[in-house]
Amino acid sequence: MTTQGSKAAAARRRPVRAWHGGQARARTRTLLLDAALRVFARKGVGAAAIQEITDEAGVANGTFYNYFRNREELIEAASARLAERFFEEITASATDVADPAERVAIGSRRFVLRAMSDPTWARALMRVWGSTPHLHAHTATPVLADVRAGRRRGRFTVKSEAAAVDLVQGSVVAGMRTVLEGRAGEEHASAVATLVLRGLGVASAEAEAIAHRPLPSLP
Amino acid sequence: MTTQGSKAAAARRRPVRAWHGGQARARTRTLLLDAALRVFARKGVGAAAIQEITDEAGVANGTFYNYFRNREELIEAASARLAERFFEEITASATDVADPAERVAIGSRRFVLRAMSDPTWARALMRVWGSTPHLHAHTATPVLADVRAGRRRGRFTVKSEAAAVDLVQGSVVAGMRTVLEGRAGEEHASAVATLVLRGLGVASAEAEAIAHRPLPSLP
Amino acid sequence: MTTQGSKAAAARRRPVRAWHGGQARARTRTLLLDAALRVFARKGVGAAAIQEITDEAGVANGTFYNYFRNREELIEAASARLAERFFEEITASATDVADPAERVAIGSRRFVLRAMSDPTWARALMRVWGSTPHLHAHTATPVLADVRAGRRRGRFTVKSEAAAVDLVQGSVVAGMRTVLEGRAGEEHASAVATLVLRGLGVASAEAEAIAHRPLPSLP
Amino acid sequence: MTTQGSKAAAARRRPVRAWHGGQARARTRTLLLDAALRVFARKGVGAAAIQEITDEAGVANGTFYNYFRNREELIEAASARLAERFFEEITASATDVADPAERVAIGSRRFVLRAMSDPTWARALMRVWGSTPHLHAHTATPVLADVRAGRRRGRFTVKSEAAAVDLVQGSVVAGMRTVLEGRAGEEHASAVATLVLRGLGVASAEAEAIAHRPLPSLP
DNA sequence: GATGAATGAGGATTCATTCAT
DNA sequence: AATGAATGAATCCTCATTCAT
Repeated sequence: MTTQGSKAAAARRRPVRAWHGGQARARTRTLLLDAALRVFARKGVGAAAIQEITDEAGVANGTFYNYFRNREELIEAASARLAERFFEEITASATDVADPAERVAIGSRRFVLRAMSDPTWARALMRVWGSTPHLHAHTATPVLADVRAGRRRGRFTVKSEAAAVDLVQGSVVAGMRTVLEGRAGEEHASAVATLVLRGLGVASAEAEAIAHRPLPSLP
Repeated sequence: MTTQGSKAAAARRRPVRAWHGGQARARTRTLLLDAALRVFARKGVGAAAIQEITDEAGVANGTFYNYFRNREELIEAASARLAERFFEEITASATDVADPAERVAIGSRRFVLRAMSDPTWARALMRVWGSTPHLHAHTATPVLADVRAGRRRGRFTVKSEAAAVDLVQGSVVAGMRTVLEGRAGEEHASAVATLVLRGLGVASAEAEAIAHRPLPSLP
Repeated sequence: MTTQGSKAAAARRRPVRAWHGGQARARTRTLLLDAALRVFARKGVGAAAIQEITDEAGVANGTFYNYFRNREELIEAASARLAERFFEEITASATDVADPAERVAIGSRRFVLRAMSDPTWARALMRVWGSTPHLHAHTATPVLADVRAGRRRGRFTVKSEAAAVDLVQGSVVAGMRTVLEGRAGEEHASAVATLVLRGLGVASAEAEAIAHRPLPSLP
Repeated sequence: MTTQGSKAAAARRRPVRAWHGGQARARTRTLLLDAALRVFARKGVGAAAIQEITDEAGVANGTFYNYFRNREELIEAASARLAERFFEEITASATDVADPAERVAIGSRRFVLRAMSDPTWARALMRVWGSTPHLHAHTATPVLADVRAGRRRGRFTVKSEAAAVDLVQGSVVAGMRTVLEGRAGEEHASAVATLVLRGLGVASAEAEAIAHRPLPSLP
């Protein structure tokens, strides 16, 4: 309770006034979910013990079962939370940007950059990704939307949508992995985005230009 | 799953002639490693129980500890075995092919196709990949060699080798995943290879041609 | 063996009122330590199985690990508990007795006699003694104090304190062993005490007189 | 095989000529028994694994069962071997010495001194002692003989033979323990012997003189 | 006889889950 | 709601013993 805590948890650690009216309940649940993601990041989903998660959250082990029926339900919920954040991430990344090529570049770069600034989140993402199929639908949806828009507008020339999604997602995840393993240079995010755009059919020079444009500030 | 199952394997264990010269030892070790990969594929690395592995291999649980000090040592060895196979796979894929673009296309397609013909192997690869960093060095090496050759010969125009490797590996793994989840069409392997080649700087028409050329027969 | 047995103990576990303030915790810990000493007495320290100890204590096997990290930690704690009791024993034996010779005689006799009335305790003492060096410091301290006092007052004439402690402790333990093996007569405790006093330098007649004096009642 | 080996084993490690005619058999048996005693000294009797013993002896684990039906039979045999050595020790210690007081002093001193020169043997002795009752009869016999002779000749004045044996054996074992734990000074053997003789009824001055007399050379 | 691979029962340890307070 | 002691099934691992070579 004193040492670690996600940013969200830390922000909320104010005078503990009247938590009632369901706020306390929501708060503890959040505490547990965030703790779970941190432990997943460290140990992997399979090896994360409930005890370790409650310790990380600063509550007693028994408290866990006031919020989740069992281990499985937690994993479900944590994956959902991660996907939700993922979604927000993408959406927030490129509101007000119309060009699908630019949207894809911004999203790709943000993800790779985020692996630098928040490796815990990135590691959790990769681990959950590797062990739950649930996630795929969530993560693929926004990418697919951009791919379709890009084809309609003639920005992208791809025959298979599935292959396009694989190209984007796969390259981005591999880029995150490179970052997490400390093998990435400063420019890695832009370098990956450039290649992805070219793969989708954008000409080299333009791809590079788009991938190096300043990122719009988050809302 | 494809080669042998626990009961079946036990039945097939014919009286082995040459017990000496360490052949029996090597044989049981192989039995265990192959069984481990099958179980990893089914359950994930973290959730694989030793008991299940020994059942799958058709030996007693205690036998395991004649070959590996503990769980961890097995994972190490199994990853190494997988990487070794991976390497052979790639190497065998494109002997006698000089053009790096063609080499990359052949390798990419073979991996995606292999996920169709041997889903167990593919699943093991993805699971081990997700949980052990060791593997990276092995899998990246042959890709990196082709990327470098391609730049030297002017086939590829990439600024960052790391990004190029991420593009190739990431897209291929994502392609395998799509196959494993049953979302891939017949042409998926070629479609992914096409996009990858374009990303590396090969012109669209040529990329597509190369990615659809008949695969050379394996040696 | 004398106090409680597994089934009986379980039956007697009445609803405990004050669960809080760590009392329950302390109680279970004591239950486990006492059970451990009984099992050590029966089987020896090395051959005592955790399962048997928890059965004896009337708790589930898993409960053990809420109190001790592992087998080793238990042995440490059990030795400490035994030493503690040992110490109390000696101290209680001879409060209000000023003469060091008499104090040594009383202590020696009480130990040998206790091996008759509580063979479980004696057997545990001997077994733990034989396998943990820790114990020595605890058991030697009170003896050493009496030896020093005896020298100061001119009751004992010994050149080496270490040898004096060996004489007292060794003879007493051997005496207990003789009792446990059923080879001791009624007078064994006094007979051993007599020889010990003579070894320390007390004249034969006086040694025998002191060793046969009625024991003071315990406080 | 190359590194360790008892003195006996080392001495015999000559050109391995014709071992036949039962000599090879006896030799391997000896190898195993000596190895067992070394392992007992290190780990205690209960925790000694057959595998470790055969490793120590430099033979394959299966070989063990050509010489002993099972673990228990080994312990029996090893105890017997230890007792046999113990006996030889005592006997050799004081052949040609007629005075029982002197015989007891010589035996006591030799044992304590031997704990200095051969701690492995001493540790094995203490550990086997602590866990097998068999040993007692063997070790007590020679002591008892001296005690009886001493009483007949008026050298010792003790009422209980059992107590006298406890005094001698207990003090000597405690003395060995003190040596093994590094708490003994140079003179410890003689200091213990002095107190033991006094306990048996020998006058102080004479006890001290006898306990400091030069030890006869071993035959 | 010697070897060492294989066996499987038994003991140690972990951990999700329950429940009285 | 929160707590944390207790539970016991599941898993890891050890080791005495057997047996084909």
